[in-house]
Amino acid sequence: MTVPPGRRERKKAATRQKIAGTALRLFLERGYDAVGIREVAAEADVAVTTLFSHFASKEALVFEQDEDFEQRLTQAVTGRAPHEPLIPALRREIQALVRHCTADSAAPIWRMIDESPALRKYEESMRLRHAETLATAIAADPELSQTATASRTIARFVIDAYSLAREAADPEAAVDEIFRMIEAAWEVTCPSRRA
Amino acid sequence: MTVPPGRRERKKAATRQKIAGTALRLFLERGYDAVGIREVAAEADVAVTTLFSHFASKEALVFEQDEDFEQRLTQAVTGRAPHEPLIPALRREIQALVRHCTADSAAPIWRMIDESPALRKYEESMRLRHAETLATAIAADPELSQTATASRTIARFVIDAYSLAREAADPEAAVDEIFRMIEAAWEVTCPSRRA
DNA sequence: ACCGTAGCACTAACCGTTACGGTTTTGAAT
DNA sequence: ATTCAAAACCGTAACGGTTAGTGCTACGGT
Repeated sequence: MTVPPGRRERKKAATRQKIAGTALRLFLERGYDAVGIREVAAEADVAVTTLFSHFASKEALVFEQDEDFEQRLTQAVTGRAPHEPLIPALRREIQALVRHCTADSAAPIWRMIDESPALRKYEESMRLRHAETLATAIAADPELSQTATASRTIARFVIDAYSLAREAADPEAAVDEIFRMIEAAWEVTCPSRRA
Repeated sequence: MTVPPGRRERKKAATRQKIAGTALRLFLERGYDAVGIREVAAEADVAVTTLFSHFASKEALVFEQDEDFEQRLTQAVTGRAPHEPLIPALRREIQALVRHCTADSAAPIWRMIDESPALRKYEESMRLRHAETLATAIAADPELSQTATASRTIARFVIDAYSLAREAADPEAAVDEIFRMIEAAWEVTCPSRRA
């Protein structure tokens, strides 16, 4: 499966990247709402239908790497050291993600997102999807036998932490503050005392 | 301002109700996606532009009473008995809201919402708006001097409780389970010991 | 009785998105 | 090498939500 990636897949990935790159450039230059799909397609030299075969919507052009985000989260759960407690592992990952998207280089993009209702809405439902994925990963961990509701709840809280910290004046401090609350919430649900 | 509502305002409210009622009826009869805006407008005997002067979007037709929801939440905070603790008051209100929208009579509407991605997305960003309103109410309460981050966090958690409980197998039990977690998270943030 | 405002109407467009039908490229099987 | 099916791509036309733009009418305050 991860053998030599054939020419086809490389070309496809190249097209995808070309589209996403062109779109982001145009959006940042002239504003998300001011640039139409037909224009992005023309500039990237592909047909409109091709664009939509790579991206499900206009908004998706902006959140090209959202699957990375999702994978890093589940990885933080499934790939942590044996017997390492869940919450600190998640805290570390969220801290890293928050740092990443509050970096100066990312500022213009997030400003664009915050200014467009369509993009905000898209990001919101994206987060919910991520929370659901994270909940599944938590529920699947045999070390912590949680109820379905508790798993989903903690997952939501963690995603909330990301979202709130990103908007806070001091993002890193906010992560710490919110995770103290999550830690407390988590301990209530722990049936056994595992140090 | 709340004196005799003039004829004009009554007519406006009547038009609004007629549009919303017609829309909901058509949506439930034939499916949200299968009914177009032009059709709703024709059936309600108004122009398309009139419809959009009463409702900001097609989705808003379905969530006609979302401001009630918002007000009940803030009321639960600002209108509670003096010295009554915050979290139990919110728990009661959420419990009532969940009961209300998991009632049999509301089932067809929520089934329609769950089946339509557009409506789901709309509800999600509505919830975020409600969380923000609730956060403001919590932050404004002089009895509980919280940080901005803590207020917003608790508000999100409470809205999460509503959303998760509504989808749970046993909604009422889910509210209790999640609010035990919220209570723990809340206590971490309380600077003073108030009973 | 008069005026400003607000609700409403109609047309025509804009824009994201999709259906459709056709062409080229690619990887594999003969 | 040749052949073939799948998959990527193309271009057009349409559909449906949404928004000007332009008026008209009726209400409520003066």
